[in-house]
Amino acid sequence: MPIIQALDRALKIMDLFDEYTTELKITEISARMELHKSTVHSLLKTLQMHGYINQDAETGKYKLGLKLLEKGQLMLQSLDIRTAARKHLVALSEQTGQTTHLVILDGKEGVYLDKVEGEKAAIRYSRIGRRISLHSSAVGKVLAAYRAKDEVDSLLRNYQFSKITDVTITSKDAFVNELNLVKHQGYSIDNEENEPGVRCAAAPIFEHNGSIVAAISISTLVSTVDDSLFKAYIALLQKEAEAISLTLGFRHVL
Amino acid sequence: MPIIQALDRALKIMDLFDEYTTELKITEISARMELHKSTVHSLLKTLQMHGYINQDAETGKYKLGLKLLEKGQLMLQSLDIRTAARKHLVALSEQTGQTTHLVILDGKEGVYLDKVEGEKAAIRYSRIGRRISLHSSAVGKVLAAYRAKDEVDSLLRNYQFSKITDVTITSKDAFVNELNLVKHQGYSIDNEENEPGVRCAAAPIFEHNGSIVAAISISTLVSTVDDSLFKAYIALLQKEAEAISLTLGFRHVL
DNA sequence: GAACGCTGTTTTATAATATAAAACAAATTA
DNA sequence: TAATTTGTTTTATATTATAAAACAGCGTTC
Repeated sequence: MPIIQALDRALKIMDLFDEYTTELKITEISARMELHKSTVHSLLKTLQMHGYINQDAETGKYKLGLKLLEKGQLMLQSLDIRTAARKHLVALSEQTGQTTHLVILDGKEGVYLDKVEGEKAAIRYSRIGRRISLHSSAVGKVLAAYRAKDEVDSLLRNYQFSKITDVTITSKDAFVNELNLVKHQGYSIDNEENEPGVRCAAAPIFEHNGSIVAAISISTLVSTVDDSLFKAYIALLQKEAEAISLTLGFRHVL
Repeated sequence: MPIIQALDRALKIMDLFDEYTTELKITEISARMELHKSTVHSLLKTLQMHGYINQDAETGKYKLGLKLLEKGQLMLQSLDIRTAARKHLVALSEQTGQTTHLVILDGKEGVYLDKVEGEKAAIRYSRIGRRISLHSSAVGKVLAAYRAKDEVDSLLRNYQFSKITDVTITSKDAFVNELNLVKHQGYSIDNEENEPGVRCAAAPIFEHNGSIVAAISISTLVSTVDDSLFKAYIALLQKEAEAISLTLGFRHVL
């Protein structure tokens, strides 16, 4: 695959910014990229011209620009699944007071496409655009479980089962067993496996051809939602997931 | 300002996608960019490698990628004003049932940073990341009105007063008069000037040093909100705007 | 207040890359 | 079935990106 070096470098510069690093100066970027500061300057000025990067007038430091917001939202709106799922996430959140999410698979991770915050459960981890590991989350388990066998094998090749909380699944065998359970019962759960104090359930969304396209979840605080209430929420979740699948043209109800 | 041509071209390719054009094939991009298809191929593959562009496995067409969503949300979360304003927009929307927005100035346009949809007023135009003209919108008028004199002059130099609805302001003099009125009364209104059937009011948000940093607005449907209710909403709007300014360290209440 | 250090920006020679022409394989269309 | 179009790959070379050097400005230290 051909790589355009200058473009590759510019995109890597943009990767230097994260939630803890919101601004950088040229010399810092130059050091991290191991590029001459005049090279970095040229790349930054081109990104700035297009609005992907901004330079603070007072400090001279660079930050991510509004064009990313524009393009990101444009990208989001082009996703039918997000439009189709939105009102169901809102309904489920209002019915239960909990926080609901829509997630898709990208590579070997999930990505949050939507989040509706419930007044009863402020969930900190999830955020639109953020990535979520497959093995530690309900949405991740669902997204993996319903993949074709060869796709699951490919996902698990060299997969890193990092320990996130004390109860995170950390072995491949345990994860495969969990996926079989998910497939059997039609939904998944992560019980504080990704975030202490948070229990989530997720259900699959299928498209017209029967393949999984996304997962929706409901997230609750362990301290406020007991087992029987949680089970009732799962039923509601599955109902909304099915409704979304039907609007996408899915016709097989298992 | 030095421009890196390959980067410039790649970013222009990304600009080819909009709300009506969500996917393109290489030959289409090649034609629009007037570049050889093997040049376009190299640029696309580099963008794809970083996740900014995706190629549909079935059709071979290219689309905007999830990296834009990730970076866009990262950018949004780095904005203090968005964090500071959020709960006030939610409160105002819940109190009134209407749709509320947060907008900042970028160049000669506003950009929506937040939107809270009210159950009583589904507003179609606004969307996070979208741009809004200054002369036709309440938020735009406020963002312009509170700028320093020289900044207003610069904004208006070569400004295009396009007619958007039958009642849009289309002359510079009328707009300047409007900005003076806004400054005088402390809020602005667009009465179907940007979107037929929609009336909005906006109020300024100031930061600690007294300069304007953003505007918040409340949008209503003309058919459901009469004049006296609208006036009551303006008072609530100004109250929330002032509260946000105070949290940002602003100390002068006019 | 002067000197020093660091920063961001500009200029330009040239090493290195991006570009497009040609070719190829695959898919689509007539 | 043949022709056309598409996406991908290879590679010669025209063109650009790169970094060294220099400059201006700002902040810090003495």
